[in-house]
Amino acid sequence: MKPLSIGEVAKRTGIRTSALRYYEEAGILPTPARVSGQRRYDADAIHRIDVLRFAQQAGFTLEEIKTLFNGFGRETPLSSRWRSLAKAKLRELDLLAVRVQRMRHAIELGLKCGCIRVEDCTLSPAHIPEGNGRREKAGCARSC
Amino acid sequence: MKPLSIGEVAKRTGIRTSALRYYEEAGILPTPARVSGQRRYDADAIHRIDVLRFAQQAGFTLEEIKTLFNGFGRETPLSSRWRSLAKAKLRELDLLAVRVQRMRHAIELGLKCGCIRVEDCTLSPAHIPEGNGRREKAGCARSC
DNA sequence: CCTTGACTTCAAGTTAACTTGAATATGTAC
DNA sequence: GTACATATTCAAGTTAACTTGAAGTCAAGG
Repeated sequence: MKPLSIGEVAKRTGIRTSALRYYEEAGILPTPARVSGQRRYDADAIHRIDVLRFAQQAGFTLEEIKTLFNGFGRETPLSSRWRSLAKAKLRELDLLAVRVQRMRHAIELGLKCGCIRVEDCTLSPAHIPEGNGRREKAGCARSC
Repeated sequence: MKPLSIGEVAKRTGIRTSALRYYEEAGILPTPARVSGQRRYDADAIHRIDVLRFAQQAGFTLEEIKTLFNGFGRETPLSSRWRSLAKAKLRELDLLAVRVQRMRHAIELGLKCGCIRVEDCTLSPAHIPEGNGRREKAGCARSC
């Protein structure tokens, strides 16, 4: 397979050229070969982009994917980097799932409120036990 | 109950003073009474803040909450504004739940990959059928 | 009178993951 | 050779929901 231009890669992977350049700039993808200044992507590069996309759709942040690709020192095999990140991500996903159920419950509770004015509303945060207050990043996956 | 200062409301509701001012600025909360320039919140105002917090924890965006409080024209009772938003939000939550399960599945698939280098990895986006490409805001709740 | 603490406004910064725009260069078709 | 598509870099903009910082006001305590 011939090396592809950035536009062809974009068509094939569904990732915009601006995003591809951004990943490169951010150190997530290696800088591809150049032909008179223009990027040329070979099969390996494209495969790496596919894996990136897979990981991203599975809920990993770009920072995590960068770690997956480059981190942990050069000797660690990919599969064990995967395991390390994936286990943490699974825990996060489980927390998110619980949260979603709580939210569902809260909304169904809200649907039962027949109030006319805000002042008459019987809802209050006491009814939805989310534990602590604001600003918890935990339990929250990407692309949200 | 005496009117409370913004700091006291913050303590009581767990919402920072900066956030309270922000909500007011954004037109989500009404401007409270003032005593020599300083905000004083009465019981109604505090109740409204509680409802705001409830809705927010249930996954509504501030924009939706603003609509809930002010939108729909003055005549529509709160309960029917609720229903309208809540039903849409429930659908969103269900989509999110499905997505979370797909993500779980993808990650478990990733855990099975025994690859050493990225190039050997057998994963690709084909294995995780997320439907279309990027940038779908749907199925995604707040505070993520 | 002076300090301390809580309050005020307003502008600008934060985070993630990109996108958009401007100015310029290169490749392809006719 | 002349368009026109596509490429390049770089800086700045986008979104949501706030936070942070600067500079100033105000009341109470010692």
